[in-house]
Amino acid sequence: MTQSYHHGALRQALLDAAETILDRDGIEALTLRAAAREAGVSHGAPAHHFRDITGLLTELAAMGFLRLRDALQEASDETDDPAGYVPALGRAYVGFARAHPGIFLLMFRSERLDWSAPSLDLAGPAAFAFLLKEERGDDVAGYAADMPDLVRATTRWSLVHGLATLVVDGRLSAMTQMIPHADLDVLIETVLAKGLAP
Amino acid sequence: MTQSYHHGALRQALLDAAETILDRDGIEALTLRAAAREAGVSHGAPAHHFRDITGLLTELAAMGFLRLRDALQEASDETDDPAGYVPALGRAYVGFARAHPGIFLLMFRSERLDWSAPSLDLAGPAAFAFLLKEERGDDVAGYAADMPDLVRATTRWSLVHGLATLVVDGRLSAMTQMIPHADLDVLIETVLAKGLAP
DNA sequence: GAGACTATCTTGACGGTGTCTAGATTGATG
DNA sequence: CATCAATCTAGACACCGTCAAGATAGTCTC
Repeated sequence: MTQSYHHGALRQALLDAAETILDRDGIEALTLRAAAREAGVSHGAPAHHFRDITGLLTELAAMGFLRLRDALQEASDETDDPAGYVPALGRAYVGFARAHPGIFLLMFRSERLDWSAPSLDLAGPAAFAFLLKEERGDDVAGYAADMPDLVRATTRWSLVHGLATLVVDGRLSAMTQMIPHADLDVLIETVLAKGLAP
Repeated sequence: MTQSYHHGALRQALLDAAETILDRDGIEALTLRAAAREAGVSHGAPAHHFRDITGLLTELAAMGFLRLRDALQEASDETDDPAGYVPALGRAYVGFARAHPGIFLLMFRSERLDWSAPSLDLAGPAAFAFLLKEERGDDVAGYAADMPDLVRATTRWSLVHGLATLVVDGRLSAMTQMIPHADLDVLIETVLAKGLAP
């Protein structure tokens, strides 16, 4: 807390402030001025660290993709059974979305992101690379995927991403409420276990 | 074209104007004032037909869900082979999203919609009901689904919705561009055919 | 048909937003 | 120590959603 005219680490402070707002007040409340207020600086300060609101959201989304990659990596490391590898990744994916709905929604709000920005262009594919290979331990970097691989990966990704999106948007709980004795957690787990079985 | 003070059918005109903006300029440009401008009325006029911007977007989304239901119904009617029924629905779902990306994205922008509004509360489930039963011809209204049904429906819905979302957001084409000879249309078709096989 | 009523639409205002500019402050460089 | 560039503030602008007050016109009653 330097109280000085120059903040010193405003860029990271703005990202932290933005995430705080995202978690606390939702994606609607996440504005450039709100982030500046949260960080205790004037409304014009962010311009020196992010070109515009898209720049801030893009960096935040890139951060999210790195965390998603870490979550998938962790799930990958903790899985012993090769047959349970893909379902474990799915659980981690959906779990990430449910634990951080704000940043997950932001990560796929493409009209407010700049996918040509280097940080996002690197962080995005890094997270998805996990879905390409079935057996864990294979290094995905430099792996030359063919069409069947791409089909398998896309199928998995679609299932997992669709499930996560529907849950976070509240569409799935709206569905389970129409059916007695339907539990959301059980439904998610069953869909992942059966839908991602080898 | 009455040119009079009273429009006469402003409510529908505003919905049409909103859809025009959505298709032409994207979801970012769709504002209440822009819709009023497009319809040729003052910025305060919409308030008498929609409570607020959420009201307009909710009605527009409800319209989208009705059209999605019609598209699924049409695909259902045109399918002769029972085995190809579910993939046909999937093709219709993804096709709808690709043909009308703006309204599709809006339909699942839950933070700007009011799902407690009667129109949306009716139109939403009406579209999804198609995914509940496998054999076509069954009346889905009043059908008492059990847990295995819900699991099957959710699995299909997740796969199809995830695929549509990833395509519309541009994530999938970013992936195919990294792999030589990968065609987006072929990929989508293959994922649908293999992933939704009975 | 005339008057009253009500729904519809316009206009202006308010606080909020993103972005631009000019100016103040400060750390770093030579 | 002087200069300079980077950082931050403050003010302005156009746009946004929403509210209140007033103008207009269709409708209903007598």
